[in-house]
Amino acid sequence: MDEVFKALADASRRSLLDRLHAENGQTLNELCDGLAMTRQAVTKHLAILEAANLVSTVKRGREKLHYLNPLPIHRIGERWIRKFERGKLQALSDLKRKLESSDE
Amino acid sequence: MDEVFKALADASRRSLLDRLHAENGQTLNELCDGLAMTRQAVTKHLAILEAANLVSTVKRGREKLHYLNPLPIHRIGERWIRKFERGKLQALSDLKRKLESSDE
DNA sequence: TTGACATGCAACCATTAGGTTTCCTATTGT
DNA sequence: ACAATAGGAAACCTAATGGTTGCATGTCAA
Repeated sequence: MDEVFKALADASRRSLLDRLHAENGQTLNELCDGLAMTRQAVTKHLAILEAANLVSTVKRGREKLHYLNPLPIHRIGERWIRKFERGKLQALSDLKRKLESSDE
Repeated sequence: MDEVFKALADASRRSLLDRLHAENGQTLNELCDGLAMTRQAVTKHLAILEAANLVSTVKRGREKLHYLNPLPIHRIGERWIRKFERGKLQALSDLKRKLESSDE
């Protein structure tokens, strides 16, 4: 779980997930396309995503295909984020009492 | 948005949010209780959570009360995580949500 | 008033993270 | 066969992160 949160903490990696969401099964070079960093940097990001089980890979000849695995994200949504949605109304009423001049 | 993801990336900070979720409005010292780090470290974590708008604070005398603000988490759920829920996963999630809301 | 208590601030330290460069290996098309 | 192509590995650099210690400030209670 911690690995997933850490993997999602970086904007470049979230962008890579976005690109895979738009088109699944891309090769490393395809994923590098248009990015302002070297292929090796992208490789590292993808390794982190793979370690967090957010991306799975398949080797096809000399190419490596990357597939999005949405399950860990889904789990975070179900088991962590909704937990805080449940307490939202109560928390807001608590806050409303205390906060009048705070920006949002 | 990036700040929120980064704030959530640390297990200590998620734990602090958990503690605030369990009991809202705790002071700094209360939040430090039982944690294996100095008060100053906790202060820094809380500052990061506050910068990400996940926590709001109110000073009461010499104490500082900390309140959970679940809105940014909710936004991540709505605008980022649901995007990756598709097909069968989406259907299951929808069903689960309906079942959960039926006995509120 | 004065001492104890709750918090703030700043300097410092070690480790990690994101990135680069350079070189290496394996596969493919002609 | 062999050059081009796709990807891997390792060393290295810098900046950010998570933590500490030491001291300062403000507030409460006796």
